Amino acid sequence: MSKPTESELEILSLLWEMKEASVRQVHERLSETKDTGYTTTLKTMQNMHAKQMVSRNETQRTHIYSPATNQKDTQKSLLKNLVTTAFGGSAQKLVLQALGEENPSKEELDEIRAFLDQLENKK
Amino acid sequence: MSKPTESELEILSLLWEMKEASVRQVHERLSETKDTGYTTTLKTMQNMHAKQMVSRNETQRTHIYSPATNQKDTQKSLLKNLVTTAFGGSAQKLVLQALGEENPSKEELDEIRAFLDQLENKK
DNA sequence: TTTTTAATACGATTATTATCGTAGATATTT
DNA sequence: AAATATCTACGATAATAATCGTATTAAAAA
Repeated sequence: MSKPTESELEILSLLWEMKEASVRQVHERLSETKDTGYTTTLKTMQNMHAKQMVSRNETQRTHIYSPATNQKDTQKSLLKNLVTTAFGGSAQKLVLQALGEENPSKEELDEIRAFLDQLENKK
Repeated sequence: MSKPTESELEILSLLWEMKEASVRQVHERLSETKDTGYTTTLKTMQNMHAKQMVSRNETQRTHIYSPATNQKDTQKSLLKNLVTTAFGGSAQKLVLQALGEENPSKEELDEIRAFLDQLENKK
C-alpha cells in the first residue's frame, strides 16, 4: 500500500467524500481549487487504479471510480508520518498544536473530552 | 516561505532538535534511519540554505547550520495542509484520530484536558 | 446518417526531488 | 613535508511526479 502523492490525495479525498464518481465528476470538483486539464485528472486516476488505490467499474463506457484504500488507514499513516517527520515523534505536540490553531467550538471540545475519558477507561 | 520537501523536513526536524549542527553531525543522525551518502545530505542542506530555510555560519571551514524557519509556523502549515487534503478540512477528526492511534499516557491525557480547559476559558 | 461531443488509452514532455561523483581546497596525521 | 582525511561546491544523473496532446472509439445530437 503505497503512500499517495499530493495530487493523488486530493482526488482520493474527493472520492472518500463522493463515495464513487466518474473522472468528469472528480475533475469538476477538482477544478474548483485547481487549474489543470481533464486529461491530467484522468491520467492521475488511471495511475491510482494501476496502483490499486482506487477500483473502478468498467461496464459502462464512462468508468466509475471508488476508493479502494481505507480512509482511516491512509489518514493513520499520513499522520504517523507527519508526527515523526515534523513533530519529533510526539503525537501529543501535534494534537496540542492542532487544537490551538483551529479554534474549536465548545461542542467540539466536549466531544474531545468525552473521547479522552473513554481512552482513559480503557487503561 | 516554501514548503519543505520530505527530505528537507527530516533534516529540518533534526536541526530544530539540535539547534545547530554541521553537515557531518546531521548526516550522522540521519544515517540512523536513512541510508544515503554524505554528499546527498550536504547537497540537500545547501539547497535549504539557498531557499533560506536554514542559515549557516561560514566563518569556519566546517559550516554550522541552524534552522531559519520557525518550527511552529512550519508545523502549522503542514498540519493545515494535512487537514485539508486528508481530513476533509476537519481538524477535529484529525485530533481524534491522532489520539486514538497513539495511545497516550494518563499524564498526557491530563495535559490535553488542561489545555482544553484553557481554550474554553478564552471564549 | 453525418457531425459533434465525450470518453479512454497512452506516450511524451516538463518539473521537481533525490542521489551521487568528482574536483579542489584546507586541515590533520604520520 | 608528504600523505591522508575532511570539507565545500557543483554539475550530472536518476527517480518520481505532474501535466498535456493526440489517437481512437463510442455515444449523442443534428
